[in-house]
Amino acid sequence: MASSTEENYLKALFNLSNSLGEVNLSELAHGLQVSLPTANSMVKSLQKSGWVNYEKYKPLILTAAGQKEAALIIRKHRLTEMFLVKKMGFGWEEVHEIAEQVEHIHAPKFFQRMDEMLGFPTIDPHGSPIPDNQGRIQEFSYVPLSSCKPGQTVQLTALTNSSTEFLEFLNSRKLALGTQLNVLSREAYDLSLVVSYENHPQETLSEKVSERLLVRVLE
Amino acid sequence: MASSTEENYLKALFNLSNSLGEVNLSELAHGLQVSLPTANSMVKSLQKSGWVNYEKYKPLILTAAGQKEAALIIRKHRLTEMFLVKKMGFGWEEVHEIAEQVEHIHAPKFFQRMDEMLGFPTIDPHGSPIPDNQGRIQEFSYVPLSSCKPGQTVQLTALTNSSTEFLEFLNSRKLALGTQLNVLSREAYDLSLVVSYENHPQETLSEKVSERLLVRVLE
DNA sequence: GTAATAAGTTAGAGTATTCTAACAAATTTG
DNA sequence: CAAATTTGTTAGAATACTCTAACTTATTAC
Ligand SMILES: [Mn+2]
Ligand SMILES: [Mn+2]
Ligand SMILES: [Mn+2]
Ligand SMILES: [Mn+2]
Repeated sequence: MASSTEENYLKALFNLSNSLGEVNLSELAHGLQVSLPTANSMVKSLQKSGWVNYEKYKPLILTAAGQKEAALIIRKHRLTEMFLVKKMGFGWEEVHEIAEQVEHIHAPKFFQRMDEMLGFPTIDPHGSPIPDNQGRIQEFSYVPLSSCKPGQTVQLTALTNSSTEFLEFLNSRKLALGTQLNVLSREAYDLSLVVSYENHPQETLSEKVSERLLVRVLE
Repeated sequence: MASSTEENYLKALFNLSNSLGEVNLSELAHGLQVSLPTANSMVKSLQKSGWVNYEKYKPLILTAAGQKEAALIIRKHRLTEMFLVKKMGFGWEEVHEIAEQVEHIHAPKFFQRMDEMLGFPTIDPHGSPIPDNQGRIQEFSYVPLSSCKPGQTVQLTALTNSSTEFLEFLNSRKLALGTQLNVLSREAYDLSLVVSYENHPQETLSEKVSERLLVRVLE
């Protein structure tokens, strides 16, 4: 059984993997806030356990078992976040840190009950998909708001960053998942976008913000 | 901040302490299922952190800080058990193992919300008191059913053992907290008790069982 | 295509937690 | 109270996870 530390490595490998399923050691080390030698030795040990394919100087690749394991931890994380928001009244900006701990609990029934009580949700409070109990993940094809053109109407569906600070920023602008936005114009100089929605006839969003907002284009 | 391991030691010291607040090293080692040298070295390290008073060959005594710390972990454990039973539909025989893990989560708001949602309960699903958020514990003066006399009517209020096996035994006999029992007779040979309650006009409870049932004497 | 830079590896060490083997102190027994 | 037993301690070692320093390989820049 994977330790909490190993589980965090698997999750990081999974989340940092590019479209080819590859990650560099330095990205992994940076993502987990550990030194390069620490990540290096840990990866060797994950290889021994069969979670990772590792060859000197080559990019890291999760094995099929490693991918499934990682997805199941992410499942626990996202179910927990959803439970905290929907059943315990937490704000979406408060739940990540708690879920970061709860995800390591070994108690299948505990997460099964969350799943049932929530009605088997498919996305978490930040719009990310919840892997199913086999570790399969549904892929969505959302686009960043930053890629949208003036005149388009879109619906906010997910985020590529769920830091407390970013979520508090969104709270302050009353931007929630589901909000419909009209793209009014783009400032050529800094690529900021001017949008309108609900009771906000005109709001300017920096590129940094708009590229972290994933939307579905309505028209 | 105490590690999960240290927290488990503090809890064990707290729970195993006699009326003088003392525990032997061997009891501690046995309680935690570790070797004597392991417990010995751990106790020395707990002393360095100020949780335990330790002198060679003397019984172990938790410091005031150690007692409070232990009580606050027990608070998280018991609140969790109550939450699992009352809000998530678990049976009282299923919750201890889960709570054993959840108690180590560092997230004050998480347990505050449980507390609120439960209406600030004072006992857990097994009748044990839930320490308050200052680590203070309400003491009850219950007596073991084994000490009761034929003719007495009592109410089942708590247990001195909450193992899954024992709880499943109680489930099989429809014995729950709150059940009123009439003590009919005691068998002199093996000290078993014959009792009646609800739809059970006659049930024999071994001494092993009756000494683990804590009751309030009604008449 | 070198030279400079970035990325990755090895060596060696430290803390936390655990163990077994050997020994010492304290307690119980007859 | 001396012997037997129980309890507690020390020494030495193993595993998991982490670090810094030193070195090597790979990549990027002229
Ligand atoms: Mn999260
Ligand atoms: Mn985590
Ligand atoms: Mn319990
Ligand atoms: Mn525990």
